[in-house]
Amino acid sequence: MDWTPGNVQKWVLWTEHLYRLPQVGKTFQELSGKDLCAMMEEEFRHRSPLWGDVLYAHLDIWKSGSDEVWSATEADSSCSGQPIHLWQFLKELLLKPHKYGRCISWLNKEKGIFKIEDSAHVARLWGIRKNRPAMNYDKLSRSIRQYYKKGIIRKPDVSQRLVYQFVHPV
DNA sequence: GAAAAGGAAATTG
DNA sequence: CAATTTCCTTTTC
Repeated sequence: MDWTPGNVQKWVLWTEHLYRLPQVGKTFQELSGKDLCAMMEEEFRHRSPLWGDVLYAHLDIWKSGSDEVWSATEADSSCSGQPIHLWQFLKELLLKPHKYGRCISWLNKEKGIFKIEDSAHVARLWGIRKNRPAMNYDKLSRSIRQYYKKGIIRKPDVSQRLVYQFVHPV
């Protein structure tokens, strides 16, 4: 809440560099910390259709460190809970098609079959949630594969690229 | 050329 | 200690 437009710009550029988000900094100039906190995710998306949600998710992590600001934040699940599991995170994204339908969506919700439309984007979001800037699809997919033996996620009967299936759909 | 599949070792809460 | 994360090699798409 105390950030000057200069602070905000510095934070945005730092995040842009950390997560390799091209061209994000330019679209978030002239904003104070208050402005930034007042912005909902839609506004982030409006300013940067490609990476607005990523930036918002990252800001959300920072907000969670400040109670005063948190109380004014949209009820997003990104800060609660101790160790979020990957399969829970994927279900979270699938729960909000309006926000994440571009990068992950159900092919058959009843059977729990979903497709990762934008692997790089989903990996970035996961990396932000887990504070792992170096996360990528190679590593995220390895983590999904660990679920095979655990019976949490599997490959559908007719294996397709970027398509997985929850073993126990709800 | 990206994605799938795992083994193996390191990391983290 | 479990759940990844990281790294890597071999196949498959």
